[in-house]
Order: sequence, then C-alpha cells, then structure tokens
Amino acid sequence: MAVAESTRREELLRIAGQLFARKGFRSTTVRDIADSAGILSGSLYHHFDSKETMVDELLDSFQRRLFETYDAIIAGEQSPREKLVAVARASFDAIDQHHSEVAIFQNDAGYLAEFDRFSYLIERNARFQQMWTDLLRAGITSGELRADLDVELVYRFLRDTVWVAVRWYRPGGSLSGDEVADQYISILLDGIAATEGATK
Amino acid sequence: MAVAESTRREELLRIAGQLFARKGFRSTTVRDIADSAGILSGSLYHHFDSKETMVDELLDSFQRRLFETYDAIIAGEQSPREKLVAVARASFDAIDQHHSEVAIFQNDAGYLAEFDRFSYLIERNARFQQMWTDLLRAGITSGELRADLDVELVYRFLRDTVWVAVRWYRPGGSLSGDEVADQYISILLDGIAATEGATK
DNA sequence: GTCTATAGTATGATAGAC
DNA sequence: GTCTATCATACTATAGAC
Repeated sequence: MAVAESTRREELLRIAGQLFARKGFRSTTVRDIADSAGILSGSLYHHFDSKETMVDELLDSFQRRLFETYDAIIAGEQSPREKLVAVARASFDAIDQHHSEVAIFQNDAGYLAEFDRFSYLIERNARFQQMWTDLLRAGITSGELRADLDVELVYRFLRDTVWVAVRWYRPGGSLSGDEVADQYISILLDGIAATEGATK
Repeated sequence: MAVAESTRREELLRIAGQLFARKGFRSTTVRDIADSAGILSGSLYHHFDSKETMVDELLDSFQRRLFETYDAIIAGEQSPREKLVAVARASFDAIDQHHSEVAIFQNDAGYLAEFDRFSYLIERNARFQQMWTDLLRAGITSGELRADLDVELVYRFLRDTVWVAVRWYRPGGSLSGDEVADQYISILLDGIAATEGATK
C-alpha cells in the first residue's frame, strides 16, 4: 500500500514534471496535469497539497542529488581544470538523465525563488557560484586557466552555457549527451578559432 | 494629436515591455500593466486590441531593426571571423539597448511561436540559424575556425551564449556592454584554458 | 484513489458614460 | 483618453460521496 501510493505519486510527479518543463510552471494548470494522468483535477489533491508542492518536490530532490555529485568531484584529487571538466560533464549528464527538472529549474527558478518556500533555490545558487568561482581561481593559480578574464563573468558564461543546452538537447537525438558535453567543453577550454591559421 | 497618441502608445508599450521582461508574458496581467501606467485595465483597450498585440509590436519591431543590422554586416567585406565577431557584438549591443525585448524573446518566444500570429518568430529563427551556420562554414573554409566541431552544435552554443547574457546583464552595471562582449567573444574564440601551461 | 460539485478568485476583454 | 461596471471564462483548491 505504501509502495503503491509512493509509485502513484512518483508517476504523477513525472507527468507534472514533463508538463512544467514543456509549458512552464505557471501556464501548466492542475487540469493539464490531471488530464495527462487520466484523472480529474480534484483527485490530484489526494496526493499533493498544491501545485507548488509538486514543483517543490521535483526541484528539491533533483538538486540534492546533483550537489552530492558535485561535492564528490570537488572533494577529489584532480587538478582544478580536471574538476571543472568533471563538473561540466556531470551537469550535461543531468540534462540527459533529468531533463524535466533541469528545464523547470532553467525556466522557472527565477520566478519561484521569489517565494519563501523556494528560498533554498537562492541558497543553492550561491553555493553553486562559490563552487565554480573557487574552481576558476584555483585553475588560474595553477596556471591551467587564463588569468586575463573576469572570474565572475566567466562563471556566468560557464553556468549559462552548460544549462541552456536543455533548451535544445533531447535525449536520444543524433548527438549523445557525452558527445555534446565533449564538444561544449572543448569550446569552453580552447575556443572555436583555429589555433594555427590566418589570425591572432 | 497623432503625435500624442503615438507617444502614449509607445509609453504604454515600454511599460508593458518592462513587465513582460521581468515577470514573463503570461504572468503579467493587463491589470499589472495598467497599474504601472496609472490607469485602469479597461483603458488599455483604447490603445491596443489585446495583450498579444502589445507583445507582438514589441518583438516584431525589435527583430526588424536587429536583422537590418545583421544584414549590413553580412553584406560587408570583412572576413568570416570578423563578421562573426561583429554579429556577436551587435547582439550584445541589442541586449544593452533593448533589454526588455531581448528578455521577452529569450523567455517567451518558444511559447508565443505556437500561435499562428507569431509564426514569424519561427521564420526569423530559421533565417538567424542560416546566417550563423553559413558564417561558421565560411570561417572553416577560410581556415579561421576549427574544422573538428559540429557546425550545428557550435551554432546553438553561439546563439545561446550570446542571448542568455540578458538574464544577468543590466545596463549601467560594473561591466559595460562592450566589455562583456569583448570577454565573451574572447572566450568563444580562444577558450578559457591557458595557451601556454601544464595542459593540452 | 477517484469523482461530483462547487467555492472563491483572477483573468482578458467589452460597452457605454464622462 | 480614462473610468465605471461587468461578462464570460479559467484557475487553484476544497468537501463529501462512492
């Protein structure tokens, strides 16, 4: 019974997540979710307090798992550059494996963060920024990364380029998640200009 | 009289644009817009048919001007790499000068494009893609750009990294639009890795 | 666990007075 | 050009039957 309820909850969450990801949290109605699940909107409230509870559970559990992965990488023995690549790769893997959650985070976190209930989004965002900028500064110190760039700007560049791929990347497309990650990381590290050529 | 009406319309459009940019098109209500303008919601309909008309005028006129700029660059005599830099710089300038419109485009174009009225968004998106990928292929042919990357993937990377900056860039901040553009373009072309260092 | 029925509110838009 | 007043619809959420 507890198992069946849990399973039904998760199935409804999955359905809600797909709709939130595709249409946005605000323009997905509880009726949309119920329709997709084959039940009536009132029945959803047997499982969840509110629409906000649904998106809350989706984002919170996803982010917890993601940060566990990040923390493990940061705590490791690799060089700053290697850790940076590993974190980027883990993020692309999240896009591949948890597409809905990343899309919701990318599209609706700014709006949701305005509410007290979602204040953890702001805290984790700050933690994420700290992690990336520490890594970037360590990479500059170690000589692996360019010292002539603004660290905060590079952080935003990295963060955005990694996550914005959720807008077009679809699991099962012509490029695998790993291939996308490899090319993205290659561009980030070495740029798109030819290294021996007419320029520079 | 025609002038006064036109001015009032533009003022209301500007107000609506700021709200659409900050809260998103769908969660900005006509009452929000009217409140910001100091009038009642019904009075808005003296100036505009509908909420959609407002966002339509904002996006359409902005995109027309943007493409005029792009077309002039493409028609010029520069090398592919130089044109690519010029297009990127023009895009950052658009973020600086037409922040609301870029933000609306970035956040709501996907939703709006589902409606017939906004089908031009899809057409212009295709034109934009054609322009960038032509430029990238020309740059590879000329030897200025790396030949080992997937052109469609690089296009998406470029497009997204350029426009997503609207999420955090604010006119009048510590970095000017030109400074941001210069660093972004430098990262895009040459990457963040140190060129003489322990790696590669 | 789902349905019926509905409360209470917010929304986009309209008609006509001023 | 704005206001008053309002319509029709859609929304989140609830109460109680089955």
